[in-house]
Amino acid sequence: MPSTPRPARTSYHHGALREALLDGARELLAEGGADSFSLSALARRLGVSTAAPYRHFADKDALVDELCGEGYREFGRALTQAASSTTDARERLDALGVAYLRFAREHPAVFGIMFTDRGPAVLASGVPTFEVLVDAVVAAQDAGALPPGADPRVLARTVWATLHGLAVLGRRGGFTKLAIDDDEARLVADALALLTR
Amino acid sequence: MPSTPRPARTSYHHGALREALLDGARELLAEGGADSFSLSALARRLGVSTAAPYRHFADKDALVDELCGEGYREFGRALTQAASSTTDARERLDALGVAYLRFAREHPAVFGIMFTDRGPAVLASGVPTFEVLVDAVVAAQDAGALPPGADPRVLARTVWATLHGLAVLGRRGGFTKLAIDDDEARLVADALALLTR
DNA sequence: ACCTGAACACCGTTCAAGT
DNA sequence: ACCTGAACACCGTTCAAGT
Repeated sequence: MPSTPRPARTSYHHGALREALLDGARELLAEGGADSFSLSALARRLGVSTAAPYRHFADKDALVDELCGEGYREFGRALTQAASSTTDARERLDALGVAYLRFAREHPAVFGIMFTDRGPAVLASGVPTFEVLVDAVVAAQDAGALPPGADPRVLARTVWATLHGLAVLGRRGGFTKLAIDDDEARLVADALALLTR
Repeated sequence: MPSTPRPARTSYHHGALREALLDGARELLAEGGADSFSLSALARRLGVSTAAPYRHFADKDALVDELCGEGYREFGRALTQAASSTTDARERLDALGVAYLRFAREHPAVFGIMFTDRGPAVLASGVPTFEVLVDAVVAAQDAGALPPGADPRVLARTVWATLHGLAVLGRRGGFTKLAIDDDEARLVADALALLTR
């Protein structure tokens, strides 16, 4: 569901091919996963030639990188919103954790692409997202829920790693096989209970 | 470097194509990563026709699944060996963590494949690996390093998620951009210091 | 039983040519 | 400036045919 309605293809020129490519790519990604996504299938769906995308993106990786950037921005918004949902510093960590796992569940293909080996440009996009966690850790330290003497970036790294591990391992039923497949809220609560005090 | 020397191709039949395919696949994977690995390139390298692999594997996924299974077995051996390296239950957790991150660093392509969406058969192969962690958690509980009342499987899940997150995020310099890129021992020590007491 | 040769549908990418 | 048509090298996979 594109945010802006695509104008119907009236003539030789598409008119808004760049946006249509990104919209269509998101749809294909959501439908068939990262593997089944091809530039050819995308062009076919949009009714343009297979060479047309190359007027708007240098190659397939450039389009995927753009999708990753969008993903990071939306991920950051979801985390920021979760962080502002409560004034309690300890509860805020839980809210961030649940938002982290929910994003991974609701956008599995984009999440998978965001965290598989992509260029350094994509990695840099992830830093602002991380800062939300650092801020929450500092607040939790002030509230006495995390060791006050420790480097907040080191603490945030550990919290981030834990949440990310839960998201990745839980994504495709990694915990189901172990008969310890709880819902997201409990997954996060159990993990953060061990990390905080 | 295959464990058994490949006999030279003397005639029409290869003789040990199945093993040669697995050895060559490991090599290609280590050289160019998971993306650049193709069955055609593998057949070319071994000097057989592009159809030859299909006498030994149903399709490309079957070969990759086999590689994942081998990866899990070697991963399990590395963790088991690390666990037996010390009698101190608390130190054992650190040893497991370092072994976890080292495996991810030394076998990046196989590690990546093991934990990306593969079939349920591959997922089941990961369970024995997890049991090593559960045993170490129980010992740590007895030693007072982890809450004695908690379900060891839930604790192990959290420890697993944390180590996995560190491995995944740290793999391609995920922490470098945050200026908190420490060595593996410190990464693990900082994280487990927060999890244990 | 194991492998080849040739073919099919599908990729990503390029480039001259069209509008 | 933006898109097409046709081409290239490369995939995964199949199948009749060879040894």
